[in-house]
Amino acid sequence: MTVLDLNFVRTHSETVRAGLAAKGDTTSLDPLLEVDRRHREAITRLNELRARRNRASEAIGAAKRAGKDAQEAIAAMQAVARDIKQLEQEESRLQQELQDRLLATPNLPHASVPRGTSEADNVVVRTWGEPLAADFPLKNHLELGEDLGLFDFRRGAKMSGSGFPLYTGDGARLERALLNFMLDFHRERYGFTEIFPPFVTRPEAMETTGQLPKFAEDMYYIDRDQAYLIPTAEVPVTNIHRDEILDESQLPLRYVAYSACFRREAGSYGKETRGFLRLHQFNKVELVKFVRPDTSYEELESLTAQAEAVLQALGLHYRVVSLSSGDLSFAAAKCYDLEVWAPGERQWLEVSSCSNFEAFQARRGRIRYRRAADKKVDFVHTLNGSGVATPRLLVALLETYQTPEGRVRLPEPLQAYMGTSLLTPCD
RNA sequence: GGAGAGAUGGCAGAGCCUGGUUGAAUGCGCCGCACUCGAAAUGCGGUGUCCGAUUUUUCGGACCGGGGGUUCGAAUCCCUCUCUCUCCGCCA
Repeated sequence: MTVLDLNFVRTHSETVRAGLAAKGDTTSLDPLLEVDRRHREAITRLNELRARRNRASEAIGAAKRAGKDAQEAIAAMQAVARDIKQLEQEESRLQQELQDRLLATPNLPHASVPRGTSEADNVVVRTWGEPLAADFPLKNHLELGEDLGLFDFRRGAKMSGSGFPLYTGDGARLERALLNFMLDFHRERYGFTEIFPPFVTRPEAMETTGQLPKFAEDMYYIDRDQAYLIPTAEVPVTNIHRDEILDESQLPLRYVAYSACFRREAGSYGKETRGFLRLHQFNKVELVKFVRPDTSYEELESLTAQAEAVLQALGLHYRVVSLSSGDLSFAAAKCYDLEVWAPGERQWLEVSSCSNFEAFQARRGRIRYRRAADKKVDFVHTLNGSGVATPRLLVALLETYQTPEGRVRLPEPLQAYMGTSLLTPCD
């Protein structure tokens, strides 16, 4: 029901105010508190009336069973029933307004998140590997893809519009190899349970993870079925346990899922629109965890390390960035971005975001667990991170492993999946 | 796409026709206690979630798939949505 814990918001309103401010939100709190106050007032009055009605109805029932006439009592209660109906309408209106405001309120940043207002305040926490030092002119992924016949943006756009990539030949195989490699990697090495989710979900599922109500315009929507194309596997996988009470012994649950991801990327034209850097459809392997609240920050560190391990296994130079409070996404309490170095593009490319949502998503989706110690029910914490997204990974891979002859040498883990160690022009 | 049946607590399963201590029988499961060297079996007791008020305690309210309606009163009657199952059709 609630997004932030309403009780917490009431009793620690100044803490919440400061947290929202750190995320750049200074206007949500006061109206929220006011609606909450009025809503509680209405509930109290309503409960009093209902209690009266319940007692009277019980008496009427008893009288009727005893064969007595109850007309007088019934007539008296008609007025009360009218009042209740009216008050119920007011209560549900306030409840709706409260709900709307809560759903539109972002999560609060964790204490360890660097304070700031934008991307510029993000902090690089570590860097792995070295940038490629080549003694020959480096090509970018578009030139390499063209030479090796890996993809065909022109024909992809012909049938589907720009931003819908068409992979061809070794490009198609390499894409599939990367996905298979990453799925196997997380399953075998870290014991993630593999999931193959639906790529279409209902609005409620989008509400759980926080895409709705605020980001409807970023998604593809099928009007006829009132369904959304998923922007990430996070949505269906997190919703696996929506409206469930898990047992503590089941936690942590760790899932790895492949999905295609669909994003409108409205308003981002003119920026990073070349090639694979920003797409309407791309492939991603996603990691999702459901954990005990007291372990979620350890799990965030391990989640990040697990995503990094993919890049390490592929021998790619990357860095880990801790997002500042101002750059944090709507639902996240803390987030690390993984950025891989693309030597041909000469820039860092974001291939993963590893986030702890704490109880934010769990509240929205009522994902709970029963504690072993006291048998009480509490919200789980959810986390997810890309493990990782392929288009930019492919860019970094091609550009990093290019040879002076314009071919691409494959890192060891991919060779078994591709059945070769070298990509060469097809003709 | 067409026709029909159904959705009840952790699970199974009554109640719905004939609205009135039914938050809900019964069984299983689970927890505690007794018995036992221990276990099983047996006996006794307990065992939902959410919200509000008060807060060491307690009181009140809501919830029988979701939403709405009828009524003094709905798990029970009416409408609607979603989902599940069966049959027919279609189909990778």
